[in-house]
Amino acid sequence: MARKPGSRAEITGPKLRETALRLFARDGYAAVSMRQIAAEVGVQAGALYLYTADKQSLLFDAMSDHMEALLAAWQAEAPQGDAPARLEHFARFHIRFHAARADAVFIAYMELRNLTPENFARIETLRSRYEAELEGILRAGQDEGTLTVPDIKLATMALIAMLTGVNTWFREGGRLSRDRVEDIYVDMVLKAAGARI
Amino acid sequence: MARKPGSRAEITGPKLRETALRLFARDGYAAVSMRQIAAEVGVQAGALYLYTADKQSLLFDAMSDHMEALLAAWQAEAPQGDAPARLEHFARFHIRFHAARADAVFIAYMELRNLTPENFARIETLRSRYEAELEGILRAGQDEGTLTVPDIKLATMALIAMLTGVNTWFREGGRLSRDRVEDIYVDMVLKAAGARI
DNA sequence: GCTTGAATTGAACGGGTGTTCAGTGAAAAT
DNA sequence: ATTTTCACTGAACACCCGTTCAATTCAAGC
Repeated sequence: MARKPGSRAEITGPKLRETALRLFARDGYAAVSMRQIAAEVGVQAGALYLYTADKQSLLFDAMSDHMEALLAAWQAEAPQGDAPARLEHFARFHIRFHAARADAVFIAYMELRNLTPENFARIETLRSRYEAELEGILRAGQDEGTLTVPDIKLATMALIAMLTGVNTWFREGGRLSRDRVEDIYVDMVLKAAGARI
Repeated sequence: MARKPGSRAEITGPKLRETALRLFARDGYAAVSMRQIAAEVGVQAGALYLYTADKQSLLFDAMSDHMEALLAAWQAEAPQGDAPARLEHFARFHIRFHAARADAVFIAYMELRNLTPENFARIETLRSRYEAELEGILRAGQDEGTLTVPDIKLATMALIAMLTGVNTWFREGGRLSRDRVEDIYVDMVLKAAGARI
């Protein structure tokens, strides 16, 4: 019966992924060495290769896991109602999900260029699948006559940029609660998309 | 009579700054070596140190020059009129200026963490001075009653994120001209800020 | 044509990089 | 109690890093 990896030092596996995520977010992929990660995990560098193929995989897995979790979480919400209601739901979901995973979000936006071309393409596919969800809402609103955007593609990019920007400054315990931030952004998002408020 | 630096190979000075900017934008500060920069300039690595104190200065100067140019260009426009008119002006200026300097913008947003703490603080000062310009317009609009934003600080961050996001996808010669992109974003920005359109 | 002086080279410095792998030692299985 | 298993170490590999500086080279001034 095979012992599970890590039964000796009880350190690796998920801990490696968490540590890599944290260090990549704090110092950047290129600036973090395998030896640094190993030291934080409490192990020598060579031991990491029992749990990851290479450094690139640590980055790709972090980004891939994040994007898959994002898509799965949104699918699970599957909001009903007219386009403005679904747009509000999307905005709240986006802010909530991203605020809870600041490190992964930061990596997903900052470390794209450190992916190999194949890995980059895979992440981009996931990202555009998520953007298509917002695009679908805007298109539905346009068709229903409940939303008015000057250009669906550009409005998609504009609203995603606006919502993702929250992560650059939002910190729990600041001037505004996350709920209040959501309210404020929902207001601006709906107005920008030409909803009747 | 001192010869000007570079009279031998006629290569360095501004060419070094341009090359560093281009490579930093393409591959990231940490991934670009002084030897690579030197090779692109057509010189050995040691020679770069006649034109820059160190690698960090190349990054800081690029970001600092960009931010100073941004502020100076905006001061030079000094738009008149009511807040919605000035907001439209700001949106067009921001898109135009940033589209013309994609590399510098990319670096200014991606390489902040590779600055030393002192250099980071200096860049942040410049950045917040620029944000204060937009904030002033929104505040004026609120006072005039020509704009309605739920929170001036958050609206500032939201609109800047939205406008800066243009740089992630806009390419000259794409589906929409830069003028058309400006029009579309102005529409969304004014709506988001509660202008009567 | 010679001297001067600085722009540039190229080697060296001390250190870091991702990754591999023979060897070790302790826990699990018998 | 012994054997087996395998997580882990630590040294090595080949290479790259930013930076310095004595030596070289070449254009300008005389």
